[in-house]
Amino acid sequence: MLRLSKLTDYAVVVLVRLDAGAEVQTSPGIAAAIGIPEPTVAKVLKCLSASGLVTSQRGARGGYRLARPLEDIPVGTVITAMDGPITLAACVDGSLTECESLALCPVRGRWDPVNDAIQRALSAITLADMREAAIPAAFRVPHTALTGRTDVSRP
Amino acid sequence: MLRLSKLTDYAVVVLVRLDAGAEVQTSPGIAAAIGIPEPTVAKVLKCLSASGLVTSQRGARGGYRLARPLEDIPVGTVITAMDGPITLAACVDGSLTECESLALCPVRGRWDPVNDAIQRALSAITLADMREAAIPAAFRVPHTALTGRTDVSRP
DNA sequence: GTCAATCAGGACTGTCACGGTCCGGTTATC
DNA sequence: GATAACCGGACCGTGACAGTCCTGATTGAC
Repeated sequence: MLRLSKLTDYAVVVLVRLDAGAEVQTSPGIAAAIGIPEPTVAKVLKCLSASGLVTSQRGARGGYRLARPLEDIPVGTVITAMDGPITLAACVDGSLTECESLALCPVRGRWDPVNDAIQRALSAITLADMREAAIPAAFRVPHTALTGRTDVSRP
Repeated sequence: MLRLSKLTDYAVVVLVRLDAGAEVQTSPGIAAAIGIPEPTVAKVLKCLSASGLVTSQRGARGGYRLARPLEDIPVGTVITAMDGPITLAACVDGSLTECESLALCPVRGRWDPVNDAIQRALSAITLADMREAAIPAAFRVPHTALTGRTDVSRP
């Protein structure tokens, strides 16, 4: 799968939304705007706040705002903020769990170049890239007739 | 996490072992050599066989052998064989599950460049790279004194 | 021809992380 | 003081995964 968590997916959507809307936005407001349950959005925002990607303002009239422009937020940073450090295999540096077959494992530590390559790839793409390339939903064409699925796809 | 499954990790170890040992190797033999339970190794081998990465020989004196040299096996191929297609988010091309908030999601499909970047990174590294860089366990130095962990790390 | 070794393809189960929800508390504004 | 919003947990159901086991099919040796 190599699938990242849903929360990370939400985080990107939330961050893009924070960039698009008003200066300070509340978690209920964001939730309504992007169609994700409010508690979940709150969880994402708390996580992003802890990582310093957004700043929070407590109390009435409070809310969240971007700590820095989307141009300065690589995708890898968001993934790290939500899912923890990016480590493909269990037996890489920084991993908590130990490889059980230390003496036998012939590729121990050899995931490092793979990890590095992925890290580089994820650092090269910022949220601004994802936002700018995003196509407004209204402009997308469902081609259910072609695929038989209730899908919305890109050209 | 962005962590790949243990089975994928095992698959790399198994493939490297297939390259190192005799022409045809049985799953119990491989299991003993790399220190992984035999049923698990068998599961991995069956999966690799289904993907055409290894060829199987049934019956007595049977076993498995590499279908092609490690130089021709990118890491991405192994991951795809074990974990299925590499798709970071749920709402990318080829994904089975549909994004729930079609009309609202502002970054729908925008994971594609990220996926492409990762795909490229994983295609550029072959198992031969991982094998050749592998350091024999005996030559690695535990630096428990430094980290306080019973770890074995790389220079 | 018989037997043993081996792969093939399931079904099954326990564990664990994740997604999602809820609650009490704190802080700031009106 | 009332209200609105964030904060920091705890909680739980679901689902995927790792690992095991079983029954067949196939092949080679004796």
